[in-house]
Amino acid sequence: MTEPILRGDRSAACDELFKALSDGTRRTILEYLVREGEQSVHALTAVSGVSQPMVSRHLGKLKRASLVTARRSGRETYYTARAKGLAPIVRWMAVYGALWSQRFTALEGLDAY
Amino acid sequence: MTEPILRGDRSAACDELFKALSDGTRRTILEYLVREGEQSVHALTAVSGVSQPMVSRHLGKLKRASLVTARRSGRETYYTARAKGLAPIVRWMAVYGALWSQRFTALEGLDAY
DNA sequence: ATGAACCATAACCAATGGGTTATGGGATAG
DNA sequence: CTATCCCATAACCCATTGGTTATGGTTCAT
Repeated sequence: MTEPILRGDRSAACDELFKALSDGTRRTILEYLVREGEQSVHALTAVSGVSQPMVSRHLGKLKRASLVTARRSGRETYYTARAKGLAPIVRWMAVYGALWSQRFTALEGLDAY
Repeated sequence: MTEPILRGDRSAACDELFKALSDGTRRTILEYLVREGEQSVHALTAVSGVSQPMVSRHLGKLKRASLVTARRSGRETYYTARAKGLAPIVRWMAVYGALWSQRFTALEGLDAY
């Protein structure tokens, strides 16, 4: 097709992150890790509503997106939510939230900015 | 499988949003709309690097995610970025960012919170 | 040494998704 | 009226993905 004149992306990290967060099960797992702290795959399986292999794969994607870290201890693997993981999309939203704010002066009660 | 004991999600809006933002082309289009304001499909096609039907479909998904609005005028359809669209995930990140901040006191220079 | 527990990977399936070209319909220009 | 432009939808292709069950490798307990 036509040339991609606009190349405003350049951020593969955001791709990874948004894709990782776009699945409900994955968000559920991540939220649980954030709230309850480090958990084994076993514990997460009991809580996530899907099979253990699926939990492992979800954790793999979260890890590739730098949203969790893994620590192996004996036969168990403990996963922990990684605070800095959200940074790229926080930054992305800061940039475009700011542009939005500039353009539309009436934000109609959009808080959290 | 086991029962989904943890039901911390309940937010289909975040699903829609994260999924919409997880594609680079879609973010490119959205960023362009944010920066340049209302644009026709024609203009977006010239700039996005993909075919016109694909632009239409991407815009459809952005619209379903409430990230853009459409205004038809004659034979052209003008799309506009919708400021409030990001609100649900801003809120989501505020909640889990806050929990994260509580749990890990050392944020290691994560700004934008 | 055996067996059980925990985890990861493989093999497979149905569904979704990004991409294309082709088509059709409404609005505008000549 | 006809041709053209703009957009959306359809039909199709291939890659990815969420899910499953089956398997294999470690580690722990007995």
